[in-house]
Amino acid sequence: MSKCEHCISRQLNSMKSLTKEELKRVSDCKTTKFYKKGDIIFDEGESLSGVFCVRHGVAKLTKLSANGNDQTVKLLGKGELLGQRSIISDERTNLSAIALNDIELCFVPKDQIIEPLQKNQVFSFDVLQNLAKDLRGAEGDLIDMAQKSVKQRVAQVLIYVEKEFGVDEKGYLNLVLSRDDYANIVGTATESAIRIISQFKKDHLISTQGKQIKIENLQKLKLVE
Amino acid sequence: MSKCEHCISRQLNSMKSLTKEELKRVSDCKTTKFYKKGDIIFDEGESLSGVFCVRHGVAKLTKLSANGNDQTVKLLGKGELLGQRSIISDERTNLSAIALNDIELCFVPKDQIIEPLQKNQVFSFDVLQNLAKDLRGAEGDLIDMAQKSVKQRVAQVLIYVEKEFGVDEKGYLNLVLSRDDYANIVGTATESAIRIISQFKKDHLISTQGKQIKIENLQKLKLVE
DNA sequence: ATTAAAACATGACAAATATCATATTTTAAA
DNA sequence: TTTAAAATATGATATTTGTCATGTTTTAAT
Repeated sequence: MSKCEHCISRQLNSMKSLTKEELKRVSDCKTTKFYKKGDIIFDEGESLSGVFCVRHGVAKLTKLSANGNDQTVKLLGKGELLGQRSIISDERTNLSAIALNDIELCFVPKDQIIEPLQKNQVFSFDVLQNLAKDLRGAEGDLIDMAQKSVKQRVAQVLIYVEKEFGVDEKGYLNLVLSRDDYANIVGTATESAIRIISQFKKDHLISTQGKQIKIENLQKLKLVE
Repeated sequence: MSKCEHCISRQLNSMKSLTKEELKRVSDCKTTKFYKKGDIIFDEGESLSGVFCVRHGVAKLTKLSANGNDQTVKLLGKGELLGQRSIISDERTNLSAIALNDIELCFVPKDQIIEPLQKNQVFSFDVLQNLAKDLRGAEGDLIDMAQKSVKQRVAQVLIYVEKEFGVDEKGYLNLVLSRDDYANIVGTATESAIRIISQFKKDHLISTQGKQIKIENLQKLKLVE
């Protein structure tokens, strides 16, 4: 079985600040889990017994709103942690985690995180900085949601997906999302997302090949109103 | 001069987890600052040299969006900390803090926070839990912004203000905000906020006396669509 | 290869919200 | 107290976004 060091050496998350012994313990007791596209990793209201670390693939954190819509809060790629916050605040998770494509996760039991958190200053400060960064991001998203048009938000997500998850050799976004996924991220109706993406195609800001999307004009996409 | 213990004894924030010596040091070096309604406590892009703790009054954290609108991210009352995140992540603040009424703040220099953060496990874990809570709150606000109508958000803010800052002997909200303030919080146009609040009056969900607002029917206000 | 289901597309219309204009009221300063 | 400025109110209208209906295309299973 592969060791945590492989992930950690890439400096992917705060676990890099664990001591060698702590890391070995994590590595020894972690389990690897596989999920298929669309699978639920955990569901709102569940009590998590540990933290998941994305080894391969992409997951989303979502919440079902009162009117039955799914709102996606965050996309998580390689090296990012799922369930961190629930473990820290010792509460049930208020979000669901769903696989956006076939995904491989490492599961690390709660104790292996909590103990270093209470004993290893470097680690806990690092986690603190991570949470601070997440908080800044969430506030930024809130402001965008309040101040930008749906069209601007769709453009922004396309740009984000290109930057965060990259493109293949032909320039298509590596992360393939449905129009419905996009709608849930920007907080709009599926039809609106479809219409906007169609318009982007007509305006040659993007091109598509089936479900694949390629950004053709990043500059103009950034200037969408 | 008053001591920190007075604030801390009310268990208002993570500073309660400082050791006696740490707390004494904070208490000794802190300074008290006064701001008048509308004053800028700090501005976007500033580099903060410490953390502010609200002793009396209410402040808001806001960001100026590209289209020139102010978006209010959070209201902060007694015992809450301003600038915490910028100090932790050692970045310039991306938000402005503005006094919503006459306000008294304690200013604690950076070092007095950073040092305990790196040495006192109990304190740093407590701050961690606070940030986790803030993050959950920010995600909740994001979802509300995406999924609820402007009317629902206005109703929600009124309820929040009553709960968080209380009412006077006649039942009027202690925190007096302008319609424009409400608009900035819910992310809408001032006229829309005015219209919605007027409608709430007509529907007897609230009543007003000048700028003062009293919630008359909390149940119905919660059920606004 | 065939076919059913899912995803995508698009028109027509409705609803929510923004914008602009113009009064009226309230607040705070002189 | 008077008065100018700010805040609130409201109508008319434009724009954005959502909803419903109905096709078409794509995907994936048989």
